Amino acid sequence: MTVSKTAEKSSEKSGEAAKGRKDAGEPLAETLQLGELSEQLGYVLKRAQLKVFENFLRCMASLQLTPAQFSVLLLVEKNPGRNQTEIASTLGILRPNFVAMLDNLESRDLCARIRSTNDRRSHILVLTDKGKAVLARAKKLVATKHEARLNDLLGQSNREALIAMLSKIANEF
Amino acid sequence: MTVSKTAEKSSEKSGEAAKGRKDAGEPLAETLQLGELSEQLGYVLKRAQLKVFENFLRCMASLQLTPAQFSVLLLVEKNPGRNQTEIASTLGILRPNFVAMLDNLESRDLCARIRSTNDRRSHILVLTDKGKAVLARAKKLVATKHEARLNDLLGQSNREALIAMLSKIANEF
DNA sequence: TATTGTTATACTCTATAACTATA
DNA sequence: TATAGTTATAGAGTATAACAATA
Repeated sequence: MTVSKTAEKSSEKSGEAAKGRKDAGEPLAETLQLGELSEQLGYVLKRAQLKVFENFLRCMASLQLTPAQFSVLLLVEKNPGRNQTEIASTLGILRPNFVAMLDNLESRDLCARIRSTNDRRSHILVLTDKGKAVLARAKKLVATKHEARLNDLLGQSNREALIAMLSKIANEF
Repeated sequence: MTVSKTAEKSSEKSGEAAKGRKDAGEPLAETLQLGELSEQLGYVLKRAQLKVFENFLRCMASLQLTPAQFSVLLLVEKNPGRNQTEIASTLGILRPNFVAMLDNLESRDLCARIRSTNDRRSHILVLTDKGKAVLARAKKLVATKHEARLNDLLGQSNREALIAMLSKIANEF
């Protein structure tokens, strides 16, 4: 390798190049130092969230449910008789953006909009029979493939502590 | 630990909420039941991440730095002499998307691209003097306003445990 | 007048293909 | 041929204004 006097370092190809190095004084410098970044709450939180969503999508591939869609089905099941505005706002979804999402779920016959008799402006949301069945299967997949993985990684008690701390941040930060 | 009391969105617009309620025995039902959602890792992770980023932006309002921009400055400072591809890929940013981001930082005179003498295709990244000064101020703001808030909320040891668990998820999930 | 669901729209993030200049 | 930086572009996700039906 041409050791240049001017520039710091060139793009050191792959591991093989650095593997054969004999000058033991310097660190390999092959991988970048994250430094303080690895202690930044926001950074590690974002990276963890991306990994978890990615895993969620893989686990749910057979049902074709995104995390957001799963949360809608869960909330509708738990709160029958609520309208779009209530479900959406609870999930932090803006009403205009909730329309296309519901169109999707309704077109797949997972949930249905029912015009309220009390207030004919409102659409009451309910799960269809297929929606209930799919949600039941989704819950099993999440429990056995997704959340179980977290238990393997952290252990049951740590997992509970993690959820509790994240909830606290979500609610009080 | 139990899940802390939620103050979710409290979408209590007007007294209209108590519309059809006649028997006083039932719970208000004004707020929706989150149910299993509050135990879903992905859900609570995402909500926490949004809150943390939101707080970060408020803390950094005077410096106009986003979490992503802050992470770039930190990484460039810690790894001088690296090129765009190395910095971007370490942060999980795709090279095409990194261009506009660097244009922004460079236009604000926070960092600079220097054509490498070894490989004239590469742009070596460095912080300008102003960039170093701004980053130093940013670090102080993050430590005193942002991360300190996490300590207040969870305590020092819990905070460390949280970061450790999130790192583990980010790296091994 | 206010609210529900909706449309239209815009802005940010993210993702892929292809170009250029170097190697 | 392959790689670094770049352009163009497309797709999600998210944000606001405004309109029709209804209250």
